[in-house]
Amino acid sequence: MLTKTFSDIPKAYNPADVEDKWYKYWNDNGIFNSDIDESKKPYTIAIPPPNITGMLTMGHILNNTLQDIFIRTKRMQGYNACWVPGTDHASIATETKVTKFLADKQIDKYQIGREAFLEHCQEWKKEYGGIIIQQLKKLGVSCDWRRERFTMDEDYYYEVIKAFVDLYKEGKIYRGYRMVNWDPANKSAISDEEVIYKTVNGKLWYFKYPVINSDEFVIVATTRPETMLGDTGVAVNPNDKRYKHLVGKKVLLPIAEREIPIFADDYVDMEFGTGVVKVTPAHDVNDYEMGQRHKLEMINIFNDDATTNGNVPQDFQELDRYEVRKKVIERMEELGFLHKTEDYQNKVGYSERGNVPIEPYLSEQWFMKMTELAKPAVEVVQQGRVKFYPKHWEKTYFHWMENIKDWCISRQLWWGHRIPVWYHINTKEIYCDVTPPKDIDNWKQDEDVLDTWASSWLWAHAIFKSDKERKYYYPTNTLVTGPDIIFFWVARMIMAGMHFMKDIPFSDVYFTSIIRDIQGRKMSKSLGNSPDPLDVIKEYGADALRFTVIYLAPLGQDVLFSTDKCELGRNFANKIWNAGRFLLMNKETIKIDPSLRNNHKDFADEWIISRFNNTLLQLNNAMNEFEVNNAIKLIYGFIWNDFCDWYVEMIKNRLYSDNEEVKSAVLTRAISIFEDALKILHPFMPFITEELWQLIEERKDGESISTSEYPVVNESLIKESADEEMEFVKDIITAIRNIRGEMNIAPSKKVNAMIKSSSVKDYQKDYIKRLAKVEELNVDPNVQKPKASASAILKDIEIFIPLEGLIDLDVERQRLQKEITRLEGSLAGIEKKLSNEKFVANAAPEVVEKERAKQRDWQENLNKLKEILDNLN
RNA sequence: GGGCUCUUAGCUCAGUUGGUUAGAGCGUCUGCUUGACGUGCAGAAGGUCAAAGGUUCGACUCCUUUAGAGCCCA
Repeated sequence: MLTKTFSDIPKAYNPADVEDKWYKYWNDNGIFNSDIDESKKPYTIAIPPPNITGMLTMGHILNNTLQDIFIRTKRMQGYNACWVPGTDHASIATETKVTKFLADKQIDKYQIGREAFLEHCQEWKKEYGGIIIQQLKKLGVSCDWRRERFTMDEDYYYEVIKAFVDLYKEGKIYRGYRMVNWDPANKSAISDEEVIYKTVNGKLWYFKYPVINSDEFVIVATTRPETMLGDTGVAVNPNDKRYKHLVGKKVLLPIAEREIPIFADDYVDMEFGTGVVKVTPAHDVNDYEMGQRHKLEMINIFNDDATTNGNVPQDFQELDRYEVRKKVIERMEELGFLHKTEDYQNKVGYSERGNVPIEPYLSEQWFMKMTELAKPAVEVVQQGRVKFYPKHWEKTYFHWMENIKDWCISRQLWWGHRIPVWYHINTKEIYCDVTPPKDIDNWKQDEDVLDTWASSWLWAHAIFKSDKERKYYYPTNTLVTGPDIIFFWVARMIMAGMHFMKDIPFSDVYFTSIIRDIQGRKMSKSLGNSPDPLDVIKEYGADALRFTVIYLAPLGQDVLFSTDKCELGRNFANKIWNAGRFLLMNKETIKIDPSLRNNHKDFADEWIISRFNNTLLQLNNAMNEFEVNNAIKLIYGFIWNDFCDWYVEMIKNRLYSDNEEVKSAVLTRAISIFEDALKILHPFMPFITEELWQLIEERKDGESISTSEYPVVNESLIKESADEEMEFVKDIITAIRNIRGEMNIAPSKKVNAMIKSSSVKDYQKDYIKRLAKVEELNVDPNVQKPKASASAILKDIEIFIPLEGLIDLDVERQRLQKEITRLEGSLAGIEKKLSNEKFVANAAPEVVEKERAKQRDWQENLNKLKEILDNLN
């Protein structure tokens, strides 16, 4: 690396100048690569594979920044850090996208057929499927890109099919004619988890059904009038006295002109509507169950696109479900069977992908039995082998696992892993294996593909190609993902891990926050409230964005984000940049000498070293608890407050002295502390830290802060004595600054100060003079307060600032009075406490003594202040 | 209906096992081209910790109830 001089370094940090440069450098030097190395402990993360149709969102930014922080930290700590990237094929999303893409070119999916369509999908994937990966790189993520996987890669495909075959042979996968959630837009079944319930303002229609051989009617209430065409029964509660006499009779279903029975079933809620319900077993889950119990006929009235089929009267055939609804209502009204209509709010299930109301629909599907698979997956979380952060998500997990239902894994789509089942054309025999039957002409393969989650649930192990790799890298360590896919993915991965690998897929799961806009609304395309992260990176830099998102995202709490908040990160980057500039500036005239690093130390040096080690100790704890937000705040505080605000200001005394050896020692030490600070910040803000690390010292080609050694806590350097001494000096400086501020003394104007004390050391005086802008500092236990002066009292010392001609006595009186009032308030509280006999008797003796000491000190200070106020003229 | 989370300064949030003069960032106000940084420095103002009750010598912290916000499941 070329050595830059101070004058080459811009005054303001410009991320655009450095980010791409270092990302390339890291890749060129294989910094992110991981290979089996038995001498090192692996630390592994499997990326939650983004969907190939996806674009980078703020959610990805948070999620991937977190993973990068973990992986970079462990890499520096000497682990064999392996972060495997990849994407998933997103069956429904991609198929929808490609279908539309082709439709725009007047190409019909069904006309060109399965094979040709899949080719188009592959092409589309090549063209657009990698966009999100390219976008992620801008964020600086340190994935081993050689390992990039895709859920439809040949060997991954094989894993998925193999898993199906194994489970089928174990009897855990079966085919059945069941009621599923049908997405009529995609013409496919979807799983329970893909249904989103929305509250809609609808209506409740009351229909009259005439009872056969009677003048009576029963009145049924329904939100879905069109389904009446498929009614095959009418149910009442067995305890409902109003309808007891009707049970066993029949009604004549209007329009369809079908005789259907009236029966009793506990399911019926007597309070709802009229207490009589129409039963449509083929189009409602509850009705389906009642239909099974009472052996009702099942009449399917819909085609796969939710238009009516031949099972309804001629006039009503081949109509969309909502047109039929209208028509049914009209006809019922004409026939005099519409009793009344009410406004009604109800929940309607929508397809997550298709965004249309789902239709409960009877069809032939493949299911996976879940109860047995769930068992070990529950245990490993109970035992703490898999830990959740925040922990409370465990409850949600257990609740779902304990009520788990069989998983509908087949999808009526083409893009995906085709179900490895063949049906014999003549014998109808079923063949299931990873290879097709030999006499393939006699067989027909199942048309369906698998749910995408039935491929990504194998992600944690299927990303590794060989058994050797699996043995080394599996189980992975940390999974970072959103709580919204706790069922879809996390739970199922644990099940897959336990079943196929006989081991957990990861030991820690970090559930990320949800990024919302500044008004607390979820970010969404339709609202247009979702900033494009790439624009943000362009404006503020990737480091600033990373910092800001992490700074704003406490574990388990949503993040309210707006682009301008990135000023937080940008300002911090600029601050670090300028701290670096300051050191580099001095390096031009002062010799760096590592042998002097521990020489000429005073309390300021001991304090900053103590602070660093203490910060690192807390940082390590925070990282162990996955409190990443806390971690960044610790680093931020250390760099900005401790290092920049105090330490850098304090070393100026010595840097501007004329003792060359002291200057060398001080600068060498300051740079070394700064370097350690850069290292602990590096996982959070990789670019700026690399740039500065390379600038502060000449590095060898290929060297990187990313592979430098992470600092280790030295507890013996955490010195309370240095901390206390520093606090003492800081308090004096702050007290004088306070007086200066309140008395409106220009910063450029120096004042004199007198300190009545015997505990201020000579070497402390230089710091007080520089940092509080004091000309002459007189420290003496016998100091007499000059008449026209401002005062401050802290602990056992008194500070006077003579302000002949400058002092405004009213301002000073106000200052003193304010302090007196505050002290009196505090004292009142403490006196109340101490006069309580029970407190003195029950509280721990050291607590009582602490309170007594406080009382003494405060009382003494109060007396002094009152005296000063009395004598102020 | 069941479960989970939240309510602390104008805003966004910290606050470890109950004992602090309740903190930070942003915003606000005052002053400042102090030889790293105005993307900055120094100082200041601002809170009866959602409400009520309980446990305790002592509650922001533990318990109960209430009110409000959000999420998940049915």
